[in-house]
Amino acid sequence: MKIDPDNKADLSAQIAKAIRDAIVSGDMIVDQRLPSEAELADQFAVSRSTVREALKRLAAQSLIRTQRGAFGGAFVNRLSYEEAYGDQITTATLLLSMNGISFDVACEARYALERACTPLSAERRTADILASMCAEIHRQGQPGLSDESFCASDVAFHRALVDGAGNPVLSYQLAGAVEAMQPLMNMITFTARSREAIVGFHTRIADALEIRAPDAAQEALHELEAYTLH
Amino acid sequence: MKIDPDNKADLSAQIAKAIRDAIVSGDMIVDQRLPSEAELADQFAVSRSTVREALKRLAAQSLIRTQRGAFGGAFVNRLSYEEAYGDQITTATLLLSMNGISFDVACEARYALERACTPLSAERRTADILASMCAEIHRQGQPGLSDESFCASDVAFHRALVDGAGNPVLSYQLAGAVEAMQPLMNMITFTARSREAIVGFHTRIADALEIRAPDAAQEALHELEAYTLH
DNA sequence: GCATTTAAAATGTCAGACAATTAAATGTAT
DNA sequence: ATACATTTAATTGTCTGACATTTTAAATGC
Repeated sequence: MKIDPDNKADLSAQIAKAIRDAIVSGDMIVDQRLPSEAELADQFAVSRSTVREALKRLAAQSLIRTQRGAFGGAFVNRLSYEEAYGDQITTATLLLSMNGISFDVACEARYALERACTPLSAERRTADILASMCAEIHRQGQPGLSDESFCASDVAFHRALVDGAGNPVLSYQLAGAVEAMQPLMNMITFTARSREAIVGFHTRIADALEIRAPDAAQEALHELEAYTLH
Repeated sequence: MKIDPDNKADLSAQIAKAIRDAIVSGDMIVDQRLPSEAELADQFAVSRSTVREALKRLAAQSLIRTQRGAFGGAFVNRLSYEEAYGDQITTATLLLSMNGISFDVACEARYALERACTPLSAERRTADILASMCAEIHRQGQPGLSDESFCASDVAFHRALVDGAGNPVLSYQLAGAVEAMQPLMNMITFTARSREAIVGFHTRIADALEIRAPDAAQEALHELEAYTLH
């Protein structure tokens, strides 16, 4: 791993890139220990501070973890779905809010992605998933529930629908779309739309999943989308 | 913005979190200048090195950018789709490779997501998109094309299909799924499957999009999936 | 043989210095 | 007065050295 002396970018960014490339390319494998900060400083011929800044960049992307003490150090991190979810949601949230994405565009994307999951979910949903969905529907029907709580429950319902497909890659991809949209949904949907109507659609979706009827689920989801968008 | 003195986590991580929260919540807006490193060090009562490590974490997530010189400093960055794509692809690639995701699971997710885009794409595809797809189909038919190039062209074809939906949120979400799968696809699909057959499916999809026939496009995509998976 | 202590290695934090960069302020000549 | 050059101040980038804290392995003592 070397850095380009002509490159005008920050040394810490260059060093981070060199190590990141080694990880992504597979040159460094999961749980492998990186050289100590002092050794890296020697190898790259920079100070320890610069190496540390590079390592913090990698830690921010969950590419490495660090452990203090003797026989500690920085290790290549196994990127888990749980860690990746968080970043995914943060990024998607900021993309939506910073780029002035309209409610319609965001909503269309979200329902398109959910439609992709529904047939799989109808086929594979476990009893657990179904129970989660019913619990959320029940919560949504309770009087006195705050708008925020209703919306959180809505998100939980849709995440259960997605998780029902039993495909972790899909769940990961959808996490960003569904969660990031919560603020937008908060603002618009639950002031102008009837909770009763929404709960009705949710019930139809859950019922369809219970009897493993993909077409009925798809149709109910489609009507919910139409209701939400108009 | 304050940090918890009882928290045992790294100070730089706590400070990064405090600033990140301020950005995500909207307390700090795009292009707003953060206090200088020296001022932040004062505010949080830590050294400048610690502040710098925190800022590098944020820079690694593209949440801030820094500018040297007088009137420089750190500024809240407008997260663009282009920047977010890169991270999304890196993360998705590592998730697949580090968690032993099988070809079947990855492929299922990818085609499910693409199916979500196809009807929209059939409705809205521009002439440009159609031209891109045809260009890729033509390239894929050329004899002597390397496996890598064929696969790259395959990715380009599918990205055009997704971009045809004209929804940037969908394009962003799909970027990770489609690009990250390229290595897996490389390994399996193009050694065991016939290019001719794949080009045939691509042609059917493009033809369906040309006449804006969502059902025909969907069916061709579905058959391509079945062919790829078996 | 077991518990305790010690030593060593590594990251975390701090303080201070200097280099490099950049834009504004100032000065100077036409 | 304008155009151009110079200076200045603010800020990030980098380096050095020190000390604190944490953790494990090894040494020591009983």
